[in-house]
Amino acid sequence: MDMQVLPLSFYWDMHVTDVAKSLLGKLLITNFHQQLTIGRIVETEAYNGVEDRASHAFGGRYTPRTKTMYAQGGCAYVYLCYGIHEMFNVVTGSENTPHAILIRAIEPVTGIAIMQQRMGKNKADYSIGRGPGNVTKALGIHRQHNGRLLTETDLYIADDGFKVLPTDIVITQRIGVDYAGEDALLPYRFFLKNNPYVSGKKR
DNA sequence: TCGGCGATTAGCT
DNA sequence: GCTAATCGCCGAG
Repeated sequence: MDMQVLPLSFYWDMHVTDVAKSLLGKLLITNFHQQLTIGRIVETEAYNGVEDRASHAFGGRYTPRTKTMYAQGGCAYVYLCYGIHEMFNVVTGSENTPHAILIRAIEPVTGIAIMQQRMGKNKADYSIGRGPGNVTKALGIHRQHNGRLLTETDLYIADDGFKVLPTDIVITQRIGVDYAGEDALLPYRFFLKNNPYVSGKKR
């Protein structure tokens, strides 16, 4: 399998919504403590900078948490949600443009036994990698990885040549952002049609 | 300093 | 469909 690590320019050259779409089918790879786990990205959500009411950086909000969103595209933004779940995001754009993409679901590809163990499950099922909290749990991603560039050897995104046709992609509004008013209706969620690991509503 | 709440999940009704 | 779990963030005072 010929794998190409995505170059940083991948995160710089497109609008955040196009990067979110382009990330579908790519591989999210972690190799912490010689534990190689790979998941194919099957669901993403774009958060469009200071103008997006659903974004943590809306209105230019700059805090210890959101600081990472203002870093250069191609680094990880990991934060704690509801005091329980770690959320993994990919920062995009140039420095000082707080765009980010939430990885909402992966399809396990490699290291499934390890993911299963991290999830505390006896057998593999579709809940491994389904939902943003489960993505980080399965891949062992933690807040300690916040701000890391996604070109490191133990946390990166790669292309293995997997083809995604435009007709394979479903576009909907985002999940769990009702507080964002009209912006909650924006078509910023992308997922692979009929993929069983996709979370939430399927349309 | 304090209190409400969140880009969620699992388990129960 | 409803709710507890659990804690850091952040705006109000």
